[in-house]
Parts: sequence; C-alpha cells; structure tokens
Amino acid sequence: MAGNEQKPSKTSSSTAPPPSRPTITLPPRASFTETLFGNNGPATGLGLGFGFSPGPMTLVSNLFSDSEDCKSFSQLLAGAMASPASGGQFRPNFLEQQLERSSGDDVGGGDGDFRFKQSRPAGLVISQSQSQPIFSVPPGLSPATLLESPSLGMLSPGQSPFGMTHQQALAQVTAQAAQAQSHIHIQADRSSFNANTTTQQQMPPSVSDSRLAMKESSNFSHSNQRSQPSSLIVDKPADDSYNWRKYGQKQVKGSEFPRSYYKCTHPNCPVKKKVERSLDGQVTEIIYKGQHNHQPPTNKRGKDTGSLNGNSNNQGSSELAFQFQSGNSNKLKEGLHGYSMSQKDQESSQVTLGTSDSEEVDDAETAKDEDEPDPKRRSTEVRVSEPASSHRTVTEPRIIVQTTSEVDLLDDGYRWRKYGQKVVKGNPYPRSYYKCTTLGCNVRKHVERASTDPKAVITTYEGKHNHDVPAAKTSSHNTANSNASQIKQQNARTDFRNNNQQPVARLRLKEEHLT
DNA sequence: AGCCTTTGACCAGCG
DNA sequence: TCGCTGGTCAAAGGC
Repeated sequence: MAGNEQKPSKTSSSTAPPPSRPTITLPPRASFTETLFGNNGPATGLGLGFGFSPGPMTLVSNLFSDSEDCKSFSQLLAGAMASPASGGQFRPNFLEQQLERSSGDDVGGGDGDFRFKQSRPAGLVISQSQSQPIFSVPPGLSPATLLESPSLGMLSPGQSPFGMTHQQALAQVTAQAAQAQSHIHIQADRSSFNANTTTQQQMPPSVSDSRLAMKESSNFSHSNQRSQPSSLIVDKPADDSYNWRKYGQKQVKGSEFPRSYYKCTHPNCPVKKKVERSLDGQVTEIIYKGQHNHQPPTNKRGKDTGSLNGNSNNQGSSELAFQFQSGNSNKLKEGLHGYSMSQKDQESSQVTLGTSDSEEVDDAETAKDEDEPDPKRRSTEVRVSEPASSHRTVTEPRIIVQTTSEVDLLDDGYRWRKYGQKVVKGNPYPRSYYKCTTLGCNVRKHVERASTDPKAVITTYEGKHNHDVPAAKTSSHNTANSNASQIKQQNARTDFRNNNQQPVARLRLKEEHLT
C-alpha cells in the first residue's frame, strides 16, 4: 500500500511473453440455448448456474422448469411456492418470466432479440407494497432504458442469451433481495436492499463501485454475446467509466485463472478491483473493493472509451447501482438468524442495491469503510463473476455477493472453499457456493436451504472429483455424514443429456442437522 | 512525457 | 516459528 515502506526489490522485467491477448470466442448461440435451456426454454430458476456448460444447477432446474413457479430448489423443497411478492406485486421471478415470455422457444434462435422491452411491466417496481421500494426506476427512466443501457448492456437488441443470463442473474439478485427483505428485515436506510437505476449525474460517487461491477460485467457480456468480431477486446477490464491502473497479477490458489489487481487512478481514490480471467482472456470474476470518492471521469482516455461494444461510454446512461456496505452488517446478520454464516460472512455479506439519488451511503460511512484497516475482515466487495471453464461453451455471468474465501469442511468428506453465496428468490436463506479445494479439481457444489426449513438442504454437485476423499477431516456436520452417504447412494445419477460435455452431477437431497 | 502493464519480490495475515 | 497465500510494490519497458 501507499504507506508501506518496502525494500527496493530487484525486478528485472524479464520480458516473458505477455499473457495472450484476450480474444473472446463467441460460442454458438444455439449452443448456449440448447445446452442451457434444452428444449424447455429458459429454465431460469437457477439462472446463476455455474457458468460452465450448463451445470447441474441449470440442468436440474430444467427438469423442473415446467412450472415457472417451481424453479428454485427452495421452492421445490417448500412445495408450491407462494411468492410473497405475488398477487399484484412484482413477482420475484418476474424477469425470468419476461425472459421466458420474450424469448419463447427460441431464445437463442430466431432473431435472438431479447424482447424485454415489449413485455416489460409498466412500473418495474418490486415490492410496491413494501414500505420501501425495492426496485424502482427513477422518473424519466424507463425500465427498457435501464435494461438496454450500456451499463447493463445485456438487453440491447440482438443480444444473445448470454446477456439474458446476466440479466437473469441481476433479476435474481434484485428480486431475491426484494424477497429477502421481508425475511431479513433489511431496513430502508442504509441497509436497504435496493436496486435502482439512475443517470450517472445522479450517481453519487459512493455507489460507484458496485455500479462498476455491473457495468463491467455487462460490457463483458456485450463483447461476448455479439457475434461480431471485436478488436476491442478486454485487455483491461471493460470500460466502467473509471480509470484503472493495474498494479499486480497473481495466480491465486483455488482459482484456475490469474487474478489481476487494479487501482482506480483517481488521486486518493481507494477503490481497487480484482479481475480474474480465463486463459482465453474472458473475465471470469470481478471483485470491487471500496467506494469511489469522486465522479467518474468525464473525459475518458481513448483507450478506455474503446469499449467493447462501442457504446459503453455513455455517461448519461442509466446504470444499476449496487451498493455493498460492510459497515451495516448487523442488520443482515440479525436477519439471517438461523443461517450458519461465519462471522466473516456476516461481516462481509451486507449488500445494498443502492439508488443513486439516495443518501444511503454517506461520506462518513464511505470513509469509514475505506479506512478500514483490515479489508480482509471487513471487506466490501462486489463480485461479478462469470465462471469460466476450459470446457465451457457457454459464458454465463453471475452476480455473487462474495462472502469470504473460507474453507468449509462440509459433510461429504471433501474440502470445500466457499466462494460465494446468493439469496434466492423465495428463500430468505442464501445459498452457498463451494469449490473443492483440491488443486486441479474443479468440482463445485451449491448448497441451498429450503425457505420453509433451514435445516432442509439441497446440495448440488457439479463435476466429478478427480481425487480421493481427503483422509483427515474434522467436520462439524458429522451427524449428517452418515445420512449424506446413504442419501448419496440413493441419489439417482442424473444423466443430463442436454449436454454431452456436462459433467456427471448429482442432486442430493438431505436433511442437514444443524445444532 | 506520462501513463500503463508486466512481473518478481516483498509484506502481512493466518494456521 | 514457519510456510502458505493473497495483496502490494516498484523497476523496467511499452505505448
């Protein structure tokens, strides 16, 4: 850091061949839709997926996609879903419905247009009946504008389903947040979970980091989803209105891909971001830290304005503001009673989808966050990730509230590193994402609790372990172990024929015994 | 000239 | 204390 006195290091810039310039290879659109949605149309209930070629989460969701109200594991567990936000209000899966409606049977085919515009709701207001609007569009800004804005960058005409999934992810985040509100009692002030749009002029600097996250990802989406050759490939993170200087790159453990570190070049701006890219240059994850204490530069360097899609430098565009705050975790913590979050999780998982014109984040808090001496413990991060895989034929961005990188010893004998979690619509309990910590093993698992019973857990595995179960393990979930193994055997091996590349997956239903 | 990227080394936290 | 790991520094070079 700036204050760090460091011994002069001898560095000879051995001009090793620079990482291959990122070139975005566009997957066949049909591939995306076919593999992701099969013939059932977009089963978006678990739209996050894992971003690989459609993982079991997506595929499993496909299995249940007949009913659009039964897209979530939680909902499956809970039985018929009675959406708290239904009944004239915004339905949490509204966007998904829009997606289905608009994309129909031909999400990736046909013109491929995502007709959100035509089918958008009049108000695009979530939880109107709530005392606090959860998702609102400022006057003068139509939902279509929002959704088609370069910032979101995923719903422009001609977009591929890649953008849709991003949108789905966004929709889920917002919608699930809306639902979560009723359960978590997130307050309307700072800890409100608001998604909103705004013009950049309205955007206070303090909310910029999250917005960056969104925009960045969306721009990336653009670059991927358009079937046009692009010479403006993301060599640096996509244009997000701010200027960044790369100050480091590391190969981090637990990730197949190198991680780059960027700082905002604005003087005294503490914002940093980490970007992980796959070997082919695709952004797999973007993590923002801190909050900008300045407006986005209006005169962007040509380099930056050389955006991926040619329209990203739209200062007046609407942008979705995500505001993550670390300082107000208590409310969420309290709200998440019963959910066994680690302290770290609790401290870092506070999320606010902030409005630009709100004063939800005051400077004091911003400063407080930025002055936080131990970002590891109180990190304010927004993670926008698009999991990549060498086998991936589909790129699917995710928006994940990063908690912390913690190794969890779950009840299946393998060692897992939790890399994220997300609130699922209809479920006050976040579901969590884990990666197998064994080097070279790409197995992931996703754990979701039933909305009606936090002890009821669905674990979805993606991939196959290429190693044995670690010998030593100290699990606090031993009680569940025996059950798990039994259930494991009972579980039918799901053959997802939708995708030949699909790794074997198991859907495991079990009762987790929480103490 | 100034800014940015690259990259090996260093630092600090943690178990 | 030591090793591991993530994060950062800063010289060198490129644009």
